[in-house]
Amino acid sequence: MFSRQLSETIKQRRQILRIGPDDLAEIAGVGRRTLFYLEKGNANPSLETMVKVLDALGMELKIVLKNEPES
Amino acid sequence: MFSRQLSETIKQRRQILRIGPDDLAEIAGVGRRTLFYLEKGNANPSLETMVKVLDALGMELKIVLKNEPES
DNA sequence: TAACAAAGTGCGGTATGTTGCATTTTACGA
DNA sequence: TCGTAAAATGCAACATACCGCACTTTGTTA
Repeated sequence: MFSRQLSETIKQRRQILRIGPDDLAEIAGVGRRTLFYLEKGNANPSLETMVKVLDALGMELKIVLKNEPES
Repeated sequence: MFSRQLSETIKQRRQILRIGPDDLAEIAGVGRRTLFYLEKGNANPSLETMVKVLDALGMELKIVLKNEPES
């Protein structure tokens, strides 16, 4: 489940940057409720919401072929 | 805009695999209407829809740090 | 223990993503 | 040109993501 990976990544990255959930929500321009929903896992956010939050964390999405080590 | 990149990637990959839009929609398990909406660009799909379509094309999403060459 | 701040949740309203169906447009061979 | 199939779009209904607000829970300090 990608939403699980998304959840973990956001939480970890946010903690590394020492940003509280409320602050991240404000920086990203999404509601507090939405961010908690995201970090909870098993969420189904819109692309726009994902991009906003990841961007605020200095991250982004990439589309890759499966089975590509890529690093 | 990531939705533009998503749109282009889906269209190109679908044509490489010689799959019609209707067939791809059925394979991915999303509505025909939704797939057209996706390929049109400027769409804001849910994560679930994105994953379904990309998976049907043998592709997947990755979260990466910005400014990371990554290849 | 008390008091305060931060973190997390429930709820209801609003906005919009998803869908099937019908219709229109495009593409292509007879 | 005509006829057929595929591709694309408009529409209305339904499902659900998003949001603010209020409330509860957790953590920390005095």
